[in-house]
This record gives sequence, structure tokens and C-alpha cells, in this order.
Amino acid sequence: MFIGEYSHNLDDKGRLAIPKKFRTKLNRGAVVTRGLDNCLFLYTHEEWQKLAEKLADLPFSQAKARAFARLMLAGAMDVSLDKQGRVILPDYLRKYASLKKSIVVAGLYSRLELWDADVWQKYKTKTETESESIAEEMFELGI
Amino acid sequence: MFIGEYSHNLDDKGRLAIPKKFRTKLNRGAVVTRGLDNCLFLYTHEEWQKLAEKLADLPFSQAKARAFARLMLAGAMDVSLDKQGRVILPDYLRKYASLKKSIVVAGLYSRLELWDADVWQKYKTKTETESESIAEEMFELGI
DNA sequence: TAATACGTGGGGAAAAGTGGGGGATTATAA
DNA sequence: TTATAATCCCCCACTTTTCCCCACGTATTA
Repeated sequence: MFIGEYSHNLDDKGRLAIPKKFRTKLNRGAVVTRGLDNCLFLYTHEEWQKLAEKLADLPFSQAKARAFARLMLAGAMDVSLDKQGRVILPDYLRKYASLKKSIVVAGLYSRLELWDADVWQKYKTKTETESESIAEEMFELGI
Repeated sequence: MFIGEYSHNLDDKGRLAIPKKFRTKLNRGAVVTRGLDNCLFLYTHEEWQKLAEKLADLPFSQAKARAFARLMLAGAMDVSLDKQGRVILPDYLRKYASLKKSIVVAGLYSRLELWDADVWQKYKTKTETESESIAEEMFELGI
């Protein structure tokens, strides 16, 4: 289970350190892809497999399903950790998520999310002010 | 079962002493996360696990579900008690709950809540004056 | 009044994050 | 085929942060 919020720097070579706590689960490799809300998603191979099958099952007759599958499947890239526990993020993914130097790594149970620090900050301040009203709606979803 | 209201100080290193009565239940570790109404929630591992599974099951295709999961899952952090019975609260959680030095630890049955003393005071005076009207609405929720 | 327990503060050792350099492998061009 | 260039990794070293331990002070109780 991935949880928590961590700050790390992306260096000039496009390397990003994964927080120590998460490394053991990702030692055998991971998959990064385009995420929602201008961030990247990073999965273990097992979790990625489950998601990829769901995406492959989407009806390709529907335009929006095609677009979504292209976003996530074609955006995906296998990455592995170097001996310092870092991954190399391909250029097109860095651009997609507007990643500069200061990055936030967030744990969301089955995946990690990689955010540019500024983008994350803005998203948070927006949702934190709405948190009570969002929480009311979550009540309907059983929380 | 956690009940009661306790006052403690947060030191410069972000450490907060847990009231002695609660420590035995939290010795095996706990999880702190963003709560509602500008406080933090602290759970035992068992209670957290139940909540985290519900949050992980929310559909990530829905914007508000993503926002809520990011609030609580990405906000969560594993903490453990040191030999003095204190936990370290990460910077982003201290900021979220506007925690200064004087903190209130409140027991709410299955969780602890951590409040900045001033915020707690204001919230209390506000809800105490509204308590009768709030009670009326609780009838609908089965109390 | 002494003793014990609990809350609070600080210092030192260890670990984790970060950046840069060097060697090997692959690619490109003469 | 050989030389040159570029890219990718791996390793080393520095810096910062974190964690653990010890010590002091205050409050409570016998």
C-alpha cells in the first residue's frame, strides 16, 4: 500500500528518486504513464497488468474510449530503479506533467502519482477548500 | 476506544506527545492523515486499513473521488511512537491543520483528532451554541 | 519532602537524497 | 572497418535530513 506525500528533485539527467519506503515494492520494475489532472501515474507490474487489461477491454468503437486508451497505454513506459533508487522519466512524460525541478511523489494505495510541486500546490489549495462539500458526496459512495 | 480531550505541545522538530492512556493501543504504529474541519485524523493500523480499502475502491475516473482519495490517501503517513511516546508530524500535515505550538488531542472512539488549540477553541464555541439545532438533524441519521 | 512518572528539549550518529564524473556500450560517419 | 561521437549506467562522495538516545524540568503522589 502506497501512502504519503514526499518532495524530491528531478536532476538534469531526468532522474527522480523514489522514496525509500516504496523501493522494495518497485525493485522488480515499474510502469509510468500519463495520469489525470496533469500528473503521472506509476504502477507496479502487477497493478499495471490489471489496469492494462481493463483499458484493452474498452470498446474501440467509442471515440472517448479510444482516446483514453491511447492516453494511458501509449503513454506507458517501463522503468527500473538504479542502485540509488531512482527512475529515469522520458522526456515526453516530463513535458506532459509540466515537471520542473521540484517534484511531489504521492502514494495512492495501488499507484504513485508524480506531480510538479507548483501544480500539486495549486490542486491542493483548490480541493482543500472544497473538502467538506466533497466529503458530503463521498458519504453517498459509502464513506 | 479513544475518548477525552488533552493538551500537548508540538516542539520545533514537529514531535507531538500522545497522551499516556492511548499509547498501548498505538505502540504498533499508527497512521495520521488530513481530516475534516481543519484537523488531522490519527488511526490504529486496523482502523486505517478499513478506511484505506474503501478509499482505494473509489473510481479514479471521477474527479471528486480522485480529489478525496488524494486528500486522505496521499495525505496519510505511517508514524511510530518513540521511547517518549511521541509521533513526528510531517511538515505538510502541520501546515494543513495550521498547527502551531499548542495542540489539542481529542479522542473520537475509533480515531484521534489533532487540532491547533485556537482552531479547536473557535470550533467548540461555534458548535456549542448550535448544538441543539445540530442534534435535531442527527435524528435523521439514526440518533 | 522525597520519589516517580510524564512532558519537553537538544545533541550526535546513521541513513537517505542529490549531484557529478568515468567507463562501457551503442550509434554514426568517414 | 575504424575512428569519433553520443548516450546510458554505474559508482563515488557530499550534504541534508531523520531518528535515536540522553538529560532536564515540572507535576503528582506517597
